[in-house]
Amino acid sequence: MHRKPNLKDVAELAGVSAITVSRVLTHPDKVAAKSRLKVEQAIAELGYIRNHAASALASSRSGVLAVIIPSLSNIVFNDVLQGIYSAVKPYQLQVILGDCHYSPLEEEKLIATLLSQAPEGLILTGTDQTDYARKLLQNAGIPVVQLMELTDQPIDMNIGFSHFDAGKAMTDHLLARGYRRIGFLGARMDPRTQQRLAGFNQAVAVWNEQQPQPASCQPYVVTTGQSSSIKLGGQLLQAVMAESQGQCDAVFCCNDDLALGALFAARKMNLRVPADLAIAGFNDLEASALVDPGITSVASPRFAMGQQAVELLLQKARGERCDFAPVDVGFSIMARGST
Amino acid sequence: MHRKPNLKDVAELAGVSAITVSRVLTHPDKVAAKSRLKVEQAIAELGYIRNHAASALASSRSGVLAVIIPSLSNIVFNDVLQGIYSAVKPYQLQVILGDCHYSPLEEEKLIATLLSQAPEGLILTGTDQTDYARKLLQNAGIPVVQLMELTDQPIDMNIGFSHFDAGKAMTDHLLARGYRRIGFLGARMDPRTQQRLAGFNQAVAVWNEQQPQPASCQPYVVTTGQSSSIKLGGQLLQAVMAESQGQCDAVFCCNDDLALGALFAARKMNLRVPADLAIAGFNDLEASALVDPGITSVASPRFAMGQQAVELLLQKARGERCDFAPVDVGFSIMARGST
DNA sequence: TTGAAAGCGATACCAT
DNA sequence: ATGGTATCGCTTTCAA
Repeated sequence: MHRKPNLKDVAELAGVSAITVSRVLTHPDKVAAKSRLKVEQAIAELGYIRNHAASALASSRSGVLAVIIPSLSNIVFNDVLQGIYSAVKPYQLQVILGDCHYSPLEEEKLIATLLSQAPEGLILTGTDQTDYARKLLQNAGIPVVQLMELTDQPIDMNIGFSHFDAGKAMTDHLLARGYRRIGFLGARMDPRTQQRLAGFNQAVAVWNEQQPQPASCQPYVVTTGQSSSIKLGGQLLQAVMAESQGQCDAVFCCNDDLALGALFAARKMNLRVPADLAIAGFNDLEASALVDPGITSVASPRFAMGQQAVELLLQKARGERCDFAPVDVGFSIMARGST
Repeated sequence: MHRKPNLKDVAELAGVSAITVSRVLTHPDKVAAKSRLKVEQAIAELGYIRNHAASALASSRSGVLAVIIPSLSNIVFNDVLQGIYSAVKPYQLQVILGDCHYSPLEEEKLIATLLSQAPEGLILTGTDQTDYARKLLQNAGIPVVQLMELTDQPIDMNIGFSHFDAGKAMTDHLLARGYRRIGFLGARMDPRTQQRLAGFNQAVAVWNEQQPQPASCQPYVVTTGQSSSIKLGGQLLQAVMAESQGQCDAVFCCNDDLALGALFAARKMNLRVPADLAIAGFNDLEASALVDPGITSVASPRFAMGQQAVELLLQKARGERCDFAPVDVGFSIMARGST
């Protein structure tokens, strides 16, 4: 049994120098067709695979893109990831992925770990990094994208939309539909969920300021730190019904999982949707459009956000541009039967 | 602006040699407390981060685990991934993830790419790798796990369950419940789905052989190469109803997405479930237990499979064991209201 | 178009 | 417990 072949082995077999083999691997067009052919044959014959560590060390280009998401189990980040992977495909880039479980501290550790791979760029979710993490990133001198939400003080680049505005818009939608005893069902309560809740509160406050007394809106907020699930949606619906003594006529769920759970539970409680209870969600999952009634939800271009993050990152890494204003990708209210 | 600090810089600042710094990073207990402290201070002061490429090159340990899944969008693989990530956590390992889009050829390319990182192990989904991919893996000399399904000729290690048996078991369940005009709804038709279909066909064949004429079962198979979705489940239900001229009294969907779609569509078609139509699925997603009626499905320990894959891989990499028989993790039929 | 030599930054091995 | 030195495999730089 022989050791793994290296560049030199290939070079010897092909009768050229090591550097020529290297060139065949990276700039095939800078090598004479004849040499290239010999090299390619030698590579195939030996089953040669280039040593990435050595290559990265010598070239100080790692070919790695680091990505940190808050949760592997939340489909939302899956969509973003797919966008990232699809955008990365044409380039010679490996994605290394970290899951920080919604914890800024875990995220900080992950950043330190991932930076040791000298990634060419880093994509983060959200904007609530620790101070130390921000410092690490600034020192790292690589392009960084904060994804999903917008901030006034981005570390570097920023792509997302306003969860506050989206929460407000959905609440306005419910108010416009005539609902006046609106529950907010929140789980996990990560920063984006909190923004949605803030938007909800703001919408209700503005409404109550502008409307005469009899039209005023009564909000019921039920939140939990537990991670979101369909089942939890049903439980939160029961909680809000208890808290409102059955008066609640609409619920704005901080995501579609909860909304689906609320819908299923409402059926079991013999509540007609939307006659007795309106249900709104967030994220516009496939199921939301297909249940009966369809669940009104907030859609955002998650796949595209992932793609764009990669594109911007690479543009910056190549030095093509450096003036990157925050990108607001917007959102839209998908009004359906549930409201 | 100065270049990134390296080991030597830290060593000089701490007044020790480079190798001592290296030891602090890898075997802190093999260094005198006094030196260690100085080194740790120097590291913090410089914001030093170890260069992974150099480390990997010198030690020929990459600290990388490669994983290939057929699809990022299928929650099923998400569960597996979570298992993998959770198991990897205590070790100093980075996961690099590839998505081969259910294509053995893409998988082959990915394997070649990922092998260049000299991963310490590789986790694959399924057992239908190309010949060349198998050769690559054999030459690579690293532990490999084929996950999700079982095979007689594993490349190396194998963890999964029999999709044939599961498909057969579910069909037997439907037969036992008295359904005799059973549709099979299949999408994507990847190898595991095909196994489930084979199990279905076998169950029906055995039944028809053993039962007297009047009790015989009429199967209706409707499949498509399209990727699975909830919406498609509804379309396939319509297709099987057309094909069976409305005679179909049960459908076995190759996964729960289709089953949910079939359920939603059945409602819109005014079919009562299970009185008019029974619906069975596969994978036991959360929603399946919570819709009304609950969808009968096949559960398997996906998270645990991911975990176990990592554990076995590491055991083998450390040379602790080498006699790894295929691991059958089994499955179970979750009988619910839909059947 | 090709090659020779000099690193890249860390670790293994062998001394001390 | 600590350090000197060779080395990992590739790419950069410069020269031919």
